[in-house]
Amino acid sequence: MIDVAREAGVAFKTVSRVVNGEPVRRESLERVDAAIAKLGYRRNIGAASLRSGRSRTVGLLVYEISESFQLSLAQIVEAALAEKGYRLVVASTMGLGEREAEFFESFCANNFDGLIVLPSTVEQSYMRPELEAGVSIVFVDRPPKNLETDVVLAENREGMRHATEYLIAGGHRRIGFFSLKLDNYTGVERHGGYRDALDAAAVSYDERLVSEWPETRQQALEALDAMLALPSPPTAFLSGASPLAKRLLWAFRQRKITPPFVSYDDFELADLFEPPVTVVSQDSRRMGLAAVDLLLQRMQGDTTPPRVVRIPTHFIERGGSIMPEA
Amino acid sequence: MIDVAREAGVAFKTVSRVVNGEPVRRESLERVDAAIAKLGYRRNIGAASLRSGRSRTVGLLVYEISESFQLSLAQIVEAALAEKGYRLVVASTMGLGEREAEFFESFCANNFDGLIVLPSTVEQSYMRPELEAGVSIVFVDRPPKNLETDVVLAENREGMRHATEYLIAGGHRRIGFFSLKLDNYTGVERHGGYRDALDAAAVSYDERLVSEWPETRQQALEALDAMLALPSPPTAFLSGASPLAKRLLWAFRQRKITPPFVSYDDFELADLFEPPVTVVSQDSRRMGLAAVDLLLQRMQGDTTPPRVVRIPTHFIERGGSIMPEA
DNA sequence: CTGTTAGCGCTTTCAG
DNA sequence: CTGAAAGCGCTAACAG
Repeated sequence: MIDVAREAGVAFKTVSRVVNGEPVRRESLERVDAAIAKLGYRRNIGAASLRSGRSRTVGLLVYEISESFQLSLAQIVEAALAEKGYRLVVASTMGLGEREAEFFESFCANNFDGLIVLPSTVEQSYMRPELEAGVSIVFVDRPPKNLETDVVLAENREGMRHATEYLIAGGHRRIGFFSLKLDNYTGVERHGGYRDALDAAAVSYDERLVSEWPETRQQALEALDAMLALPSPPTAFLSGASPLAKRLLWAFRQRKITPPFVSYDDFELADLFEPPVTVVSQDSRRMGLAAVDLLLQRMQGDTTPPRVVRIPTHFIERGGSIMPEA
Repeated sequence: MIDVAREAGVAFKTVSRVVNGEPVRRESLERVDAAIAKLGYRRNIGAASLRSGRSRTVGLLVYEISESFQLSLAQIVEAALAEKGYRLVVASTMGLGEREAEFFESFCANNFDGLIVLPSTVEQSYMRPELEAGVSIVFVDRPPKNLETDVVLAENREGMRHATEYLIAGGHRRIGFFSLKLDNYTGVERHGGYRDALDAAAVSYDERLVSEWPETRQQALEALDAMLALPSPPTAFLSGASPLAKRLLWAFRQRKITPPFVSYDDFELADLFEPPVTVVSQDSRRMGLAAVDLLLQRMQGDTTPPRVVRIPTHFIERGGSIMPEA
């Protein structure tokens, strides 16, 4: 920067002003721009943020970037922040809860201005010191545990209830439910929606029809077999999340069946299966924009109490019979 | 750091040594550790890198993180670097070539120690100043244009030739090829492999059987229809990359056909189609490890001439008839 | 609008 | 093994 200043014949502070788009005399600006171009100068963001305390960078912490919803959210958040002049750095814990804290540390050590978190199922009280020290944090998808922050949620319960009602309307009374783990918000809510719909239709809840998070294709198949071996087996199936849907589609295929099936979460190629997969889709656009909106407000010093924003889901009916197979 | 030093009763330089794992007296170490824990001190990485010039951070620039190969590569690279004490920051241009330079700027401004690039199809001479200034850069998937760096490549040509030979062995003489754009390395190589196999089997090359990068499902369908309307239509199909495979599978479905089909690039759920999709799979593990290996050598000051590493592909036969339908 | 001075938090260098 | 001093590249605060 000193070199540029010398080249342009101005003080190095003037160079700083030019680089930051602050007002300078027209002539200085041109001279500085020319010097920058000539010397191939590039501003060191690290040094700038060291001094100013701000980095114009936001972190996004997701637990599985390969899930269609989370990837889409990341893209939307990135675009929305770019528009406001912020960079986004994305980190994915790949389902390993213990990495969440690790990334959080790393984000803090890089003094990011804000953080958007899609939490895995661990608790987040370790974030409290930073939160109280003024770091802006917004949660998405699931609320924090042992922490108070803004949070953007999908209408998990409504969405799952709607999916269940759809199958019930098709005449099903025995509906197998492949659930997320019930130790976290989304798992509990979606399971709750399933149960709500059963209750409303006076269909009795049978826990033998619920499989909690089979972790592999093989486990999903075993759970499916167990349900099919019941005296009164399910005639339709629900999945609580896209990874489950993929395992279950594999299991259906092993058994050469194509029962009526609806999944929470859309996923790529869901429409290309035979029959295509009807889904409850989360609105990643609205959720992402809401999260950015809340975050920017906090970063601008808003200290009102934490808010909860709920975004409705969309039911995407892709055809395929919903009638029992006979 | 000064606070910690005061708390521990040592010079603040000693704290720095502890934080960096440099040798200190046992007693000092314990006192400093205790003070760090008590004060909740966290080292500011930005400041450290400002002074030292190193950031222990590597950037990974991909063009489409949602592609199975690139995501897998990112995970492998991250793990391999983590083992050596480096962080990885991933940026995806989402297929927008112009964003490549933008991210590169951003990486430089954050003085990263190294960079792994999966280039989109633009040219990279803009990286030359940094490369010559000693920034370590390794290319993966495609070689740089107008630049000399280490590069890790898959055996694109061999892989595509093998896939083509497989269909020829099934008796096919008319094979529709959905190709990447021919303005880039992978596009040209894979097309070359297709052509090599045809030539070796004395099958004439017909450019009406080649569709260059239909960008949407609809365009893929139009290209498919055009081929099917030929006097001598194709009896089998090849895709040069997974996005093409997905569009083409949709098009097959529209026309209610399931012709013999092989795609370059594996993708999630490829095995769940009916029939399952046979693929040429790139070895993301070996390619990722090779890239990290080359990069670390460069970062340690290796200035030998740039190297090219080629990694074989795997042919994953998933069944489904390869015989002509009639 | 421009320049000067101080200092962000850390590592480097070099002297003890 | 430890400490003091200098300074990485930049912006804040203020004076001109």
